[in-house]
Amino acid sequence: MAMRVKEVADLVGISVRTLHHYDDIGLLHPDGTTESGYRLYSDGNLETLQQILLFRELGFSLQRIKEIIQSPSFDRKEALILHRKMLLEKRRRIDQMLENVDRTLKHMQGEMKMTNEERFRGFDFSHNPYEKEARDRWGDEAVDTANAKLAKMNKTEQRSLSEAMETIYSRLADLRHGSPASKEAQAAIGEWYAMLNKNFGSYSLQAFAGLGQLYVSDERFTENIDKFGEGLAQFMADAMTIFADNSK
Amino acid sequence: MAMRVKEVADLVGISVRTLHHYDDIGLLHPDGTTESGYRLYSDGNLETLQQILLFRELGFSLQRIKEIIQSPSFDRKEALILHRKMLLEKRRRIDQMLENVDRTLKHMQGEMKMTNEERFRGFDFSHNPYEKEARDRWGDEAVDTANAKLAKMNKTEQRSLSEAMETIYSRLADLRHGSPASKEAQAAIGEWYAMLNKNFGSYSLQAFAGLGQLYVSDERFTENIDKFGEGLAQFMADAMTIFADNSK
DNA sequence: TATAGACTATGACGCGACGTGAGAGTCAAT
DNA sequence: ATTGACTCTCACGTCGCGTCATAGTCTATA
Repeated sequence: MAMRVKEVADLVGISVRTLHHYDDIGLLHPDGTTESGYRLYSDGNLETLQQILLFRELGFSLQRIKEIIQSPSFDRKEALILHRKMLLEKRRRIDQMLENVDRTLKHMQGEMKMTNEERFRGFDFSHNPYEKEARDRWGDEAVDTANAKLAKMNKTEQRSLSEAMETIYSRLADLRHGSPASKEAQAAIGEWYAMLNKNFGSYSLQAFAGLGQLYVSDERFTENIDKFGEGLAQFMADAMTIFADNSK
Repeated sequence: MAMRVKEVADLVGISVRTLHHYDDIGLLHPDGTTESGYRLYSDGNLETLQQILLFRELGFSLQRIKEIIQSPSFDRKEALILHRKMLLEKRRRIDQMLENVDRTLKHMQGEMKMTNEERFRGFDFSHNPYEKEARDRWGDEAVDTANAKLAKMNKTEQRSLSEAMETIYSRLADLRHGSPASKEAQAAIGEWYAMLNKNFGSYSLQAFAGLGQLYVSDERFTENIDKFGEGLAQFMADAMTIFADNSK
């Protein structure tokens, strides 16, 4: 009848420590103890435990569960509906992060493609030398998502995008020995910002500035971008930060 | 040029405490300090901070961010793709919880409808006296979701479901003075389990047992179920626990 | 020039749900 | 009597800060 910790733990698939913890916080006190201090769980304790685990599976906090199981007048249905809202909100936040991640990945893909050695014979966005490697390592889904927008463009759009990017790169490369705060540099960065937003998804100014730092902090990007001119990556990063600060 | 904590904090929209924390954990040490110990952040520090906030927005841990920004050879793109997987996994877990919550809500709705005083003139599942109140309090979406499956049933299906539920309730009510472990009781509970799975979504045995406890721990359910016979809720809860334990 | 007010510093607890030892006692079987 | 499986009670670590508490610094005004 009365079970000890390990029996209970094995029966319901939790750890002994968890039972100790539930005892500590007053969520589930065993009905009895042996003279030597061993916890003894009754059938009633087991039933309460089942309730606890049900709500735990649903994502409730132990505090909430405690309130719920200790009061028969507590409206479980209302609690569930409120809890549901919380879960939806959590999911929304994760979706937000996923969107931002995807945006940044797309941006990186575009960047890599743009600055490859193929650039002097026109960019072919439907072929990416990094892609096979990427597919092998991370599976198709991630790569597909990252490529989705680029892949949907036709040849004409691709060429016009690559030309636009190249134009801005070249302009910035020419300006890179001046100040990143100059009117010309800031204008070019403004176009850069507009171009990214149009083609890769919209960035907050904060994120835009962070992106600039990414150019200089990752040697792969630095290397690629600097093909347009030594020190261009650093120059762009500085200009992007200034742009972000001035635009608000 | 060199900014103090509050200036930086206000500029990028974080708290002073956060800057202290980043200093503490070695994520962002300011380049300088005044003689009295005030932190002084350089432009370079600001740029690093922008990077940090970019990755923080994407949901990276501060530890990961630290690794990332401290090594130019760290592959940010790879990190992003791995991170993306983590986010997807997190979302999957939340979706799982949402499904369980919805299932349980549907079950509660059905329970409430079943055991209302209308039961002697046939159940009308398209009308629920609790529903208006529910809509007022929690908005339409939650209620709609909870009702979705029931609402889609036609009159014939509804009547057959209500009859099935009533039959099982009555059988269990007749058995309630015997043992919840008896063959007859367990058979009836088995049908109950099958019926729930068919009409409200599938439950794990664990969850099924937890559900039984819900009948007795929430006085609304106890009251409603006991309309079929005093003590029926408790009897069902016991029988469901036994059923779950024996079925694995 | 004294004081108020805005800012800065360090230190330390708290949160949530346990995991992971450490050190020590209990119990049944060999 | 020993072994091995089990039990107990501390107590620290996790993660990203929020929130005091206490104390020092700097500037502008009465």
